[in-house]
Amino acid sequence: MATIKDVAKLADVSPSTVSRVIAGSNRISLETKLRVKRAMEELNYVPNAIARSLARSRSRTIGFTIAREADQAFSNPFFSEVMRGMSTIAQARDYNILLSISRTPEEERQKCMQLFRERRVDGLIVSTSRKQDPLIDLLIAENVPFALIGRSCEHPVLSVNNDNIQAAKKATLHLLEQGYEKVVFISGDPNLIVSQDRISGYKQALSEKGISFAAERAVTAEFSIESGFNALQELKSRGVDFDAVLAADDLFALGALQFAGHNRLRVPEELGIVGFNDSPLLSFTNPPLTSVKILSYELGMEAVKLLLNALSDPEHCSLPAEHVIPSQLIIRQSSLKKNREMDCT
Amino acid sequence: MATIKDVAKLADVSPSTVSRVIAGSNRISLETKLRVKRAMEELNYVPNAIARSLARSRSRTIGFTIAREADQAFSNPFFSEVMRGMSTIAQARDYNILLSISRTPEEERQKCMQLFRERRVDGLIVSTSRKQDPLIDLLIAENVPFALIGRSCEHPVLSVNNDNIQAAKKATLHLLEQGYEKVVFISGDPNLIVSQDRISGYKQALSEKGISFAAERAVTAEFSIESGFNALQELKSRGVDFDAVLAADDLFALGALQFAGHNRLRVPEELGIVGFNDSPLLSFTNPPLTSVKILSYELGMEAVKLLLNALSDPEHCSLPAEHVIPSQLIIRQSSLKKNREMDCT
DNA sequence: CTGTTAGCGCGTTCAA
DNA sequence: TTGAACGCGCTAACAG
Repeated sequence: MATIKDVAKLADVSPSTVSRVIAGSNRISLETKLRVKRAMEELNYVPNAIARSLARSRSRTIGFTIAREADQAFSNPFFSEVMRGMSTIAQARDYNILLSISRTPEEERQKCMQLFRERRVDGLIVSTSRKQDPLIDLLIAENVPFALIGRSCEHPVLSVNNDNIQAAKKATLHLLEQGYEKVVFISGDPNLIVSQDRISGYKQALSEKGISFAAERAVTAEFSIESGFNALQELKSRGVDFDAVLAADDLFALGALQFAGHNRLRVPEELGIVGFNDSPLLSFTNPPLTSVKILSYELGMEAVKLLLNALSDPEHCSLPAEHVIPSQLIIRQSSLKKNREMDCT
Repeated sequence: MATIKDVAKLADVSPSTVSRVIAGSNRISLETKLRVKRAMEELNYVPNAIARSLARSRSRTIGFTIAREADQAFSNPFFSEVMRGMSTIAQARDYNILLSISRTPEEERQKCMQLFRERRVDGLIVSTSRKQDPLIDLLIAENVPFALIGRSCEHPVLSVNNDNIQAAKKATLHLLEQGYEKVVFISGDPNLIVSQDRISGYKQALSEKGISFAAERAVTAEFSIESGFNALQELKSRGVDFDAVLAADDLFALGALQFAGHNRLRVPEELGIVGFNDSPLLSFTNPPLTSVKILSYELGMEAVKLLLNALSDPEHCSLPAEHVIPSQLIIRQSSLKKNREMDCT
């Protein structure tokens, strides 16, 4: 591998001149610039990124960390899409992405701090969804540049969030406007910010329509089809009456579909169903499921933009702002009591 | 940020002594070792990974590159799982993963070479699936350590592959043994190695059962449900008779399911269906779909193991070997003409 | 416009 | 067992 010295020697200049050519400095004569460039070509020279990082004390790398269990949601397309979005912006700005998947939140915390303190990354994109995650306090305390993705935050930090409140509200209103009158809500882990946001949107929609919220109509399920099914069965056995379900995840929506089949309820006539995430293949259920589509790709792009801007303008700039990416309600048959159009956004 | 010098000063030793403590050298007195450690604690010292990389000419980072279009398969869980597997091993061996998602194969080629020549990564895990991809020749020519994932290779290189041939064969045999007699095959892009392997397994199964292969019974589809549906419609309109479908992807299997619905064929009685990939939510179709499950997590783990072994033992070791990870046939109703057990692996 | 001189923070000889 | 000196490859401040 040729180094900057080799190039310098061949071009008969000093290393710093070569460095200037690399940096595109204009305080250099066209002639020597060309000579240097020819030498670089000839030697097939590529600057050593590690050495540059050391000299400039910046790695031009950002870390992306997630903590996921084996079985859990990591396999859902959300993260894939987020990564694609991140990658798009990172490439364009000549940054790299370091990926770290942890098994537990504690491990993630460790990894985050390690990556930054080792100077391996200039900043982090973090996707924790727990409320008041200690990781966030730690990052703030240690002055680590970072952006949150897929959540809002109590503290004033950079974050990109999807509009869970609005989305849940819109979905609920959609059901009500379709003529359903008793909408129940299946929530995920109530400790997650997303869950709280979604239920809050559900409540807002109810109150907007003059319907009072009943705590018994909102139930919690674990992350599985079965758990969604069971949640509804239990509601039923408790005598709670309902004709529509807003599910905080597509899995629950599928559980609701099973519930309908099990109880011989026609969908959408007797039971309306709306899910969250617009999972692939979802349009293939019978009937096709209405679902809220999160724009994960855009989330990823925006998070990196925010972070890189903050990095390039360390002091002044970027007053910690939460960017909200609107999501789309993909309407399919499962929520169309009035049975109208099929697929509008 | 404290540096090694600060620690040295505080412990009243030379930087090289501190370096030895970090490296865990045993040629050091217990006393000074403790003194140094205390100083590190006190200063909250963490070695600068960039500086180490420069000094040792190794980044302890491996690159993972993929070239995916927006719409395409990247959102399928394969890559998520592969990454989880890679991450597991990388963490354990104290390596990091650099992620690069390109839009085109050319871009991917660029990125691969750049990452390595910049010394940002010590080696690469590459997931190209195109036959005779020029990227591979390039990597070999430039002596880049790398491992292929999800494919075999003409050249003697490190690779981890799932047993597409065996899997397709097993799936076909399963259909035949269920009493289906005319199995057709829906293939993906015939330029991909996976496609060729799967069709080859299909043929092997036929010949093993004394059935001659008819070219007209194997069709190619594009990556969508609709295309799978169309492929079968066309077969039918051409007068090709069949009672079972082996689909090289779950999407095609879903297309087959639509085809059955459209033509009022009962599944599995009148049409047997087996897919590939065991996509999540798949068990929820009606009837639940039989599918080949690829052990992507294991693929990721194995690829990193192979690469890291090769890196740690540059010359000698690792005779380029192809590791094959067996996949599992997840049997559900869609292929059970004899209607027996439901879910065996 | 260009060269010289110092680092960036750590690993690794070579002596002692 | 320890320290001094040098090098990894590049950037940047200071001269000229």
